Amino acid sequence: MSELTDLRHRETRSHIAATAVALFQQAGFDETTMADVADASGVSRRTVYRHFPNKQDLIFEVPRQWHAQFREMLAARAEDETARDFTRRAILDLVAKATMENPETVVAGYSLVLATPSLHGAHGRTDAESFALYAEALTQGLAPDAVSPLEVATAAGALVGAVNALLSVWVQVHEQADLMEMATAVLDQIDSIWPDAVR
Amino acid sequence: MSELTDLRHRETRSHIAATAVALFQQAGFDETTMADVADASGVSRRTVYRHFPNKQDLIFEVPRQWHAQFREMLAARAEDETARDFTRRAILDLVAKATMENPETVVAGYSLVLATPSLHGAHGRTDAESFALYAEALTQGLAPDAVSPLEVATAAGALVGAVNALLSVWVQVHEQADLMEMATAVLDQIDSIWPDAVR
DNA sequence: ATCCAATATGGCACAGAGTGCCACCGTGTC
DNA sequence: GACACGGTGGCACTCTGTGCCATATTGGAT
Repeated sequence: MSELTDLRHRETRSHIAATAVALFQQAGFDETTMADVADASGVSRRTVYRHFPNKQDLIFEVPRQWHAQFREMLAARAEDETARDFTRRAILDLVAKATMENPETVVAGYSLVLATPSLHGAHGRTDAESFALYAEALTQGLAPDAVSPLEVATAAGALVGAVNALLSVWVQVHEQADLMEMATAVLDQIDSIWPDAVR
Repeated sequence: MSELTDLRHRETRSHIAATAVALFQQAGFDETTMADVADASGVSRRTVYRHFPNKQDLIFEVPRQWHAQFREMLAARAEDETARDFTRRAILDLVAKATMENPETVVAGYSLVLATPSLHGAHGRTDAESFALYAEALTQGLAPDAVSPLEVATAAGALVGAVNALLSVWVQVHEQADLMEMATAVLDQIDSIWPDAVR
């Protein structure tokens, strides 16, 4: 019951999400209603809400995956790797995966978010999640007073902003530019934000 | 008609905003309906929507003021002041004003935003506005190819994240800490993000 | 094969956000 | 006093999001 049903559950979920994103790209996010998504997906409106708590979350699957993978990597982090090295490695890793697997999906989704004011909100929630993850990575395994909360918050916040900047520039020039190269450049530019305790 | 009526308009507007914030702090943002706000303000629900496009904007007056003042300062910026110096000065200036004039309002408002998930969205929109302003300050008066878009975006994004971090830490410790001191520390920590062309 | 329990789904009704439309009213103008 | 105009109130409507209950499907137990 938890093998097959769970598989179906995830299939239904991704089917709805894919249908929704296609509709959003075609007619616009605000112009597409949840009833439209339900009809096009062949399910009821109520079922859509069972898989996704709200309309915005239909197009935030990618960052959700990133967060999940980042969390996994954080749990498997080696003792002797500093927070700064780990975070750099994790971000470059996730960026590399995105480039190889489904760059078009990422570009299309992020472009839609940037072009739709009513989605900036949900984007803000994603940022808050990223911020919390980075802050956790920064303080993991450290004594509570090894680094000041303000330093941690500043580094984590700057990192969130820098990654957002990277993506927003990339989706505009992704035909001509190499994402990995850009990611490295961004991380180098902000490298001095890391407190000494995590280097 | 445009002297007195305009004054009344702004009075009504600020009256509604003040009433709304008080209700939100007392009963919570999600628990307070627009009908509640309208009743407590002595106007109709329709009128509230004439002054504020949506519920969220009722509590984002402070960042709106900051953006307006930043824009003014940017327009009056001296030729020989670098973007980095200007931005530091502008941020410290706005922080100083907030500390002197109405720190309680800022703390209360920002705490409410942080504690209310349904407001993180509108916060994201504020971030997008900040990002655009910082990016404009960075490129103002520069030749188009003097600095790469990625460098500008990274610096602006990191700045947005750092200022958010500053505020979020401050509202938690504002009894014991000096905001100006913290702001200076944050700006110093991220000082190396500025591209050479704007220093 | 049959029954049972768990779960996914559909349908319905409802509260609240946000909007378009029209009527009303107070204020300044001629 | 007639008139135009902008702010306001009221009404009706769409859409989001949720609670509740009935139904169907599936996996497991006897």
